[in-house]
This record gives sequence, C-alpha cells and structure tokens, in this order.
Amino acid sequence: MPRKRATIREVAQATGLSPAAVSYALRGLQVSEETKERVRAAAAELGYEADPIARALASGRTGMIGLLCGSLEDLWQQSLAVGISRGLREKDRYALILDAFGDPARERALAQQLRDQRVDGMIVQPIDPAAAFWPELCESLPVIAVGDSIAGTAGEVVFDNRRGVTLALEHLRTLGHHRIAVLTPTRASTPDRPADVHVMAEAERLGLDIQVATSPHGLADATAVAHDILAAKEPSAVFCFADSIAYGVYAAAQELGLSIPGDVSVMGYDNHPMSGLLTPGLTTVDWGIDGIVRAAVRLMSAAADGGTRRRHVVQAPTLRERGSVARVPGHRQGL
Amino acid sequence: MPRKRATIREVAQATGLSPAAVSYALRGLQVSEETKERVRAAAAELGYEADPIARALASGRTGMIGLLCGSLEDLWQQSLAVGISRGLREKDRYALILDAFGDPARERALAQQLRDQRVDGMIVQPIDPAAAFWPELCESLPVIAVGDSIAGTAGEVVFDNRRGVTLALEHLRTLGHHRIAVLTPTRASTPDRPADVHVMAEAERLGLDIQVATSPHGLADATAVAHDILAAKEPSAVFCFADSIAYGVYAAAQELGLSIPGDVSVMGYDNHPMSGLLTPGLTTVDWGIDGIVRAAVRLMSAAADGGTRRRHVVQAPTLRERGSVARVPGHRQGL
DNA sequence: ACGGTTCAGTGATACGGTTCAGTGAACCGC
DNA sequence: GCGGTTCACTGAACCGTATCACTGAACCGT
Repeated sequence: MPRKRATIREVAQATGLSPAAVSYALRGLQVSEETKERVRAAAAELGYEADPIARALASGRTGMIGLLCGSLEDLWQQSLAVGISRGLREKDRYALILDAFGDPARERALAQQLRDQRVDGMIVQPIDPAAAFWPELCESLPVIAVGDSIAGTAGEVVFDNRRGVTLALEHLRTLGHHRIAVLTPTRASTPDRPADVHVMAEAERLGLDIQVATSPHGLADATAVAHDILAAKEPSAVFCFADSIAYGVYAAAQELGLSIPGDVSVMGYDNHPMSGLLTPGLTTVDWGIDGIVRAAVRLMSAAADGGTRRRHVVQAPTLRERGSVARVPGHRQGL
Repeated sequence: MPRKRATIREVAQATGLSPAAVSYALRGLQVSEETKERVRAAAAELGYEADPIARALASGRTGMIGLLCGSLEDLWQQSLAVGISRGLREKDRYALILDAFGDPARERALAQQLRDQRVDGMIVQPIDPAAAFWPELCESLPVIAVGDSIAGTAGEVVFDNRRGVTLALEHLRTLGHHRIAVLTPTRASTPDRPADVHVMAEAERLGLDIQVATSPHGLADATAVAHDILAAKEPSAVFCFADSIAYGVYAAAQELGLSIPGDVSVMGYDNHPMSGLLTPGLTTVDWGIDGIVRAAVRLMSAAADGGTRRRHVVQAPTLRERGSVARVPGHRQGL
C-alpha cells in the first residue's frame, strides 16, 4: 500500500480541532491532556507522521547536523565520524557527513554547502583553523570545533597537540633518537599547520634534528611517501601525525625489507584500534576517541538547543607504548 | 554580516520577471537564453541561493539518499559507506548514513525513519533480505540493495557469496583443513542468514567438518569470541565472514601465544586495506570495493533520476592469498 | 459582581520555492 | 489573412507545517 501520507489537516478534521491545535498537541504544548490523547489516537489511527520537510520550512530547524571531516581517508577520522553520527542519532538528529579531502578550499566550499542545506549546526574538524570564513560562518549557525580551535565557535573539543607532540618527541629522545622524520598529513595549499608549529618548537627545545614531510592518509599514497623516506635511511625514527600514515610506513618498511623497530622506529598519533594489531604494535599518542565523541555530541546538542554558554573542552593525550619504538643502539637509558 | 538570505521573489523583482520565470531560468527550463543570463546575473548580485528545504517541500525531492549500513563496527563497511557517500556527493546528492548495528529490528526502524525523512532513495546493505517490509518500502521509493538481493528493488549490486564461500573453503580444503570454525557476524534475533546456507551447502559438498559461531564486528568483542574458539584448539582453521572479525582472531591468537598460520590458519572475507598490513597478511576474499561503490552510486543515481530499468550487477570475488593460511602438517598437495 | 489572569483553542499568515493552466505575441504554411 | 503552433512568460495554487495574535470561557481574590 503506497498510501499517501496523512497531513495535519486530516488529523484536525478527524478530531474536530484546528490544525494549529493538532500541531501543538503533538508537540505537547498548551493543550489539555485530554485533547492531546485524542489527537494522539487519531494520529495513530491515520498513521500520521509529521513531514520533516514541511516542519523544517516552517520552523527553520532541520534536525540535521553537518559533520565536516578533514579527511576520511584517515581511518581514525572515519571512526570519529561514525561515532559522532551515532551519538547524534541518539539525540534524534541526523548527521550529514562530508569529506574535505584535506583541502582547505574544499573545506570552505563544503561549509558553505552545509549552511545552504540549512543544517542546525556543524561539527567541524578544521583543516585551516585560521581561515577567514569561520567567524562569519559561526555567526549564522552554531559550530563545534574538534581538534583545533576556531574563533567564534559555540564550543570546542580541543586536542592538546602541544602536549601530544611533547609526549611523542620526548619519548623518542629518551630512547636516543635525534634524527627524526616527521610525516604530517598533506593539505592542499595550506598556509601553516598549527601542529607543525609545535613540532618545530618542541624539536628546538629538545635539540632534535627534524625533517618534515607531508603525506596523504590513504595507505597506498602514504606507503609511497614513506618508501622514499625510509630508502634514504637517514632518520632513526619516523613520527607520523596520524596512525593512518604510520600504516604506510609499515608497508614501506615491508617493501624495503626493513624491520620495525630494528632498522627504524615508528611513532603514531591517534591510536586507531588497528594499531594494536600490527606487528610490532604501533606506539602512538592516544586521544581517547570515546571521550571526544561524547564531548562533541554533547556540546553540539547543547548549542543547537539554544544553549548559550560557550564550552571549551581540552582533550589530554596519553602515550600508548607498544613495540614500534626501540632504543637507539648504543644509547644509554636516561639521556 | 549575518545577511538574511535572498528569496526568489527578490530576484524576480530585481529582474522584473515573475518568480515562476526565475525558478525556470535558474533550472535552465523554457526561457530564452537572454533572460537566463539576466536572472543569473541578478541572482549572483543578490547572493541568491535556492533554499533546499522549500524546494524539497514544493518539488517532493530532497536530494538526499539514505545509506543504511548493516554494521559500521565493520571497518570494511565503513570504507564502503565513505566511498558511496563521496560518490553521491559528486552527483550533487547528500548521503544520510545510518547504522543498523546488525539488528534487523533496528534496520526496519531506520528504513522507516529514512522514508519519513523523505530521502529520494535508499542504498541498503540488508541484514535480513527476506524481511517483509522491504517490498512495501520499495514501492514508495527507489531502493538499491548492496550485498544480498531484495525483492522489489530498483537495482542491486549483489555479491556472489556462493562463489566467495566456495573460493574460501576450497582453498582451505586444498591445504588439508577439514575441521574449520566459521565466524559469521552476529545479528540480533535473525531468522536465517543467506550466506550461512552457502557455507553449509559447500561444507557438505567438500566433506568438511564445520563449526559455526557468531561474532560482533568490534575488535574487542570479536577477540573475546575468537579467544574461546582458539582456546579449544579444535579447528585447524578459522573462516571469518568479515575481515573485521578476522582481526579479532589475530588479537586472540596473540593473547594465547598461538602463531598464525603455524597453530591456526585464518581466512577473511572482504579484503580491507589493513588486511595486507598484518603479520602475516590476511588471506581473504576480495570483492573489489571500488567497483561496488561505483555500481551502487550509478544504480542509485539512475533510479533516483527516474530511470526505469531495473539493473542487476553481480560482483565476483577473488581469492587474495597472503600468509594467514598454511598447509596442514602432513598433508600432501592435491588432496 | 468585577477587573484581571490563565487556559484551551482558533484563524490567518508565513516559510520559499515548484508547477499547472493559461495568455499574448510571434511565426508558420498556404 | 487565417487557423494553428510554438515560445516566453505570468498568476495562482500548492506543498504541510509552525507560529503569532487573538478570543471566549473559566477561574481568581476581594
């Protein structure tokens, strides 16, 4: 039975009320209990279900939250997106997941599109937090930033990248690594990466010899990039700014017949579930994805429901030691 | 500038045309080239962008496609969802991704919700293809099934599971495995699994001693299930109906100090990118995810744009041999 | 008995497009 | 110069809900 959907008018007619009264009743507003019950019964009878489109047009609210991801090539970001999507669904909202492919220009375009799509709010993992369009966007709808901070948001779940970088680099240094290759996610035409700044500063502080390169998140691409770096045999360790990229290093090491951590140590960033399964397990910086998901969903819900207070949650990292980082031969513990 | 959006009426006024003419012009319908140009200019001038909500209400089309996934715990399904979502975005559509958590009841509820949300179509990875609500649903909107076949769909990308199972089991048998544990994804309160039927039939045909158990897709859960199975040390091989579950077997083997494939062989199903990175690499059945994504997107686009022909695409599997399956000691090649 | 509140419900309008039937003008062949 | 098409555009209805301003009735304390 491809039955035509019942409208609010039919319910009104069936109950002898006005459409307005039905509208109120179904949302539990300013009507008597008795009438509410009558309306509910009639609605059930007719199989009535309010049309979300019409509702959105009239009320200005769609029930949708935009989820703008930096790059879904990154498995960790995939998990994050799936988690947030689920969390929002529990709050009776839908997530519209979009992928910026690590491109700031596309990020801007997609943010625009999401706004045009009339989402009630956006959760953003900003590629370029300093971009000029953010503040403007934040004025027209509630934005929650995840990862890096953005000016004007309704709330933030910020990763303490400074601390994360320190954790990673200090660990490497403690084990004697000085020449370290750093692999950060490729971002098309980006000006400056906030996290990179921390890497530079921290390397300076620790007296490390850093060599920075960029890599896409995809396994094949990351493998290619890592291949070149490992083939040069310069660094004793590779610090990847995403576990996904570290996976590429593993693959490249396999290709080259290099052993991890025998020939080269690898440090990740994120702690994706698969990282523990590799041989050796990937030593990485853990951000507690569940906490991030919960915080993001909570902040977004609050903001979209008209919550006013701007909440700022800082996510603290933990070093998750597994087997991919070894002591440099001849290096004594302690220095 | 939180400017109020321009409406079609303002554009009409600016051009001296009627709103109807503007509507037609912007969609490139029955107006002179000259007028189209004039309208475009005015629209750009005013920063006009048609409101998708109002458009949806009037036209009955939302531009959204529902994506109903069986279980997003499964990393392979995550990749699939991300891929399809991207593909649809290229066709100027948005994907609404929902996760059924392997639960047929929830699958039904979500399908319902997606329809209520007025999506233009649905791409479904059915958990319970035989469920009664599918045909009814298919009558009210175009549905594309991915994986198993459903009655009444507008198109399908069907996996030849019969062939996939044959590939896997024959490979195991060729190497001398007879007692084989089969791990299929847990599905709450499901009646019968289509794929299981093939396993049974094929095991019968090949004279194998099959022991079927179910496992969730999540790594932790799958590990727990696999732990029990491996601890019993009965089977010489485990055939997992999803790479995600195989990952659990790897983890359990690690915990128990068992070697793969020395102590137990493991066979996967899907060929997730990470499967090649494990040690040893997971031997698995590859379905060519890119082809699936392309086919699903193509069929959905065709169906949503009013295409009429029902297309049926069959996806053929390939055996991807890596290192996780070994010959049973003492077994001669050929039998 | 009275003015003032609250309560339950109404009527009209707004939301911002799409679409259908219709209209005048231009154009066609003959 | 005439009926018939085609073209470019218009006016009005419509999609299905939310919400604002308002009303009549009941209820309040004095």
